[in-house]
Amino acid sequence: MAYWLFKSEPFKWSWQDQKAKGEAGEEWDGIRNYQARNNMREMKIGDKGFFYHSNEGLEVVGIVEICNEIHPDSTTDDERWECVDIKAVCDMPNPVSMMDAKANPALAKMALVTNTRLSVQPVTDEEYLEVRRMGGLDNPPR
DNA sequence: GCCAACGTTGGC
DNA sequence: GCCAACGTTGGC
Repeated sequence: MAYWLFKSEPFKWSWQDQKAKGEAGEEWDGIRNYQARNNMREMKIGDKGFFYHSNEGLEVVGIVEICNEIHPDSTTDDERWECVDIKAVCDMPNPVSMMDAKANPALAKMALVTNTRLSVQPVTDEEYLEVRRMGGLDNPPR
């Protein structure tokens, strides 16, 4: 299984908004960056990811799961732009902030720290487990 | 609100 | 195909 990180400005689309969609999930539309889109093309149903609040909050606030693989972005007619659907899985008991991530040597190479402007990022297995641990979640079943 | 970093666009 | 100009993202 692969792991990912999705950034959203909470005043545009927040974790509360995402959770309100429940099991149905929601299209992660509006991505207009090739690197971010290419990451979404790699995603498989069942992959997990972090939901991160950018601009305000600056923290990982929840866990999401990919519930629909790559398809055209319904918010544009431009066929270059595609997206996946994600659904909320659970809250982070203790949200993990950008500062927390920067302060942790184990996360020094995390894209969240090194490539701040990328809005859809890959997360390594090690980073995924470390951020979960910092957030107060038990390690997931393998 | 500022500005650094980075991606995209378009003239040549 | 280079690179300057411009636009956007996102931390601070």
